[in-house]
Amino acid sequence: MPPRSYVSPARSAATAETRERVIEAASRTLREGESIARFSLDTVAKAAGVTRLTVYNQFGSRRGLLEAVFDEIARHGGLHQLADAMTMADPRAALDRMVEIFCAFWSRDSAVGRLHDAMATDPEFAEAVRERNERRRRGVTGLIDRIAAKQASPQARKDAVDLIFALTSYPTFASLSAAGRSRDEVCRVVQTACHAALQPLTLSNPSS
Amino acid sequence: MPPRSYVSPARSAATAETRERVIEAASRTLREGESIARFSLDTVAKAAGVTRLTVYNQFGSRRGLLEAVFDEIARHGGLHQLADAMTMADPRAALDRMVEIFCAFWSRDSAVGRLHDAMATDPEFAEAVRERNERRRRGVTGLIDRIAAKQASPQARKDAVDLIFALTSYPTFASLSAAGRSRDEVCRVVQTACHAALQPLTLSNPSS
DNA sequence: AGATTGAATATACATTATGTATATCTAATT
DNA sequence: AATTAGATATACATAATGTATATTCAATCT
Repeated sequence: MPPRSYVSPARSAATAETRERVIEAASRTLREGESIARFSLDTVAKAAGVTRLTVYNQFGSRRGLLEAVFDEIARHGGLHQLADAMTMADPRAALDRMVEIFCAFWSRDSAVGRLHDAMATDPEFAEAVRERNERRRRGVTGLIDRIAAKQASPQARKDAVDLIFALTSYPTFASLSAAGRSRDEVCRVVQTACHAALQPLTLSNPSS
Repeated sequence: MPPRSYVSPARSAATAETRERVIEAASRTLREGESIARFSLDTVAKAAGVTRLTVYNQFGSRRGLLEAVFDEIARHGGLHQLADAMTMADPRAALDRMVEIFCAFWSRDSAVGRLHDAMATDPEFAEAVRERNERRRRGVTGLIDRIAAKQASPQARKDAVDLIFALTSYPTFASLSAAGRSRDEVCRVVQTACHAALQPLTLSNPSS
């Protein structure tokens, strides 16, 4: 006799609520903790009012939980505004807006810093985060293609893309923030640096 | 009766040799390992042909060993050339040279990447590395002071210093390298970006 | 109403690390 | 010959991830 399986609205809702509570507890723990080293599933489970095994049930592993937290932060981090930014008529203005959006994203929730720390100890999680960052790279590439003069070399374009990609990364944001800047001040510095990175693409004489 | 203590040349030499062997084994393990997570004192001790307790005897802790490895790499990483670079007549040429020296340093031994990963899980080790990086910041600050026009605002100077500090950091080097560049190509990109960062310091009209 | 299902729990265990404590061994030195 | 310091042997405490098994309990199906 085949087992009769069913879907339960009330059950699913309860499960989803548990998931949310655990993710919330995890990001809070990341935010308030001193270091990713102290981030344990035990702590998270207790903070969420569930058992450690429930965390495993829901997320499979520590890595699974971290990925879920990252995605949750991304969902509420304002990255959806990128779509609008990319369709702006002026690609330079779009780039400025993109920098704004990412500075806001990196600064919104300090848990993202801890998640970047987690990349150091978990190569597969690092890969997952890098994949999510590829969207940013594609965005930059698209803008550079619109900004670059026709005679700009592929190498010059690649240089600009990679440099701007690095300038808009979390580590750069963190480094500039650590030097005692507000989010808006960091944003301004990064924007200026990105403008400078565009220079070689528009000069009519690209002789080095 | 007070214990009669003594220094032993042969003993000291043997100890120093042990220390060196452990540090060598540790940096090799860092270089060859996939992740800092797999870096354990057990592994290092076995690779060095000593006991784990000997490592504790010599370095006190995992952190102590990591710091010793970092210092060893720094000692042989060519950073001593910085002294000459800083005394160059042309501060812009000095900055170019500085970028060269650091690109060489970051790329010389892949263990430095793993040591930067270790910063994520050990706040005190991170602090120790940051202190060692402060030398780079001071170098940049000195050069900027020589390059900046008199009318350049303190804010513009600080912007340039912090940006160049970020551009010459390991994370930036790693990001540009990951995009498929040789050490020299990364060096060229960083140098160009640093030149651009100097622009606002020399324009006679620094109106924002 | 009674059987069944699935999420959450309880309990236990294996494994891997760091770090501490104590006693012993051994070669260098007095 | 006694002593000293570095290295070792052995044991233990603690914390963390991950797996396994059985159980509780409310929601759902027949």
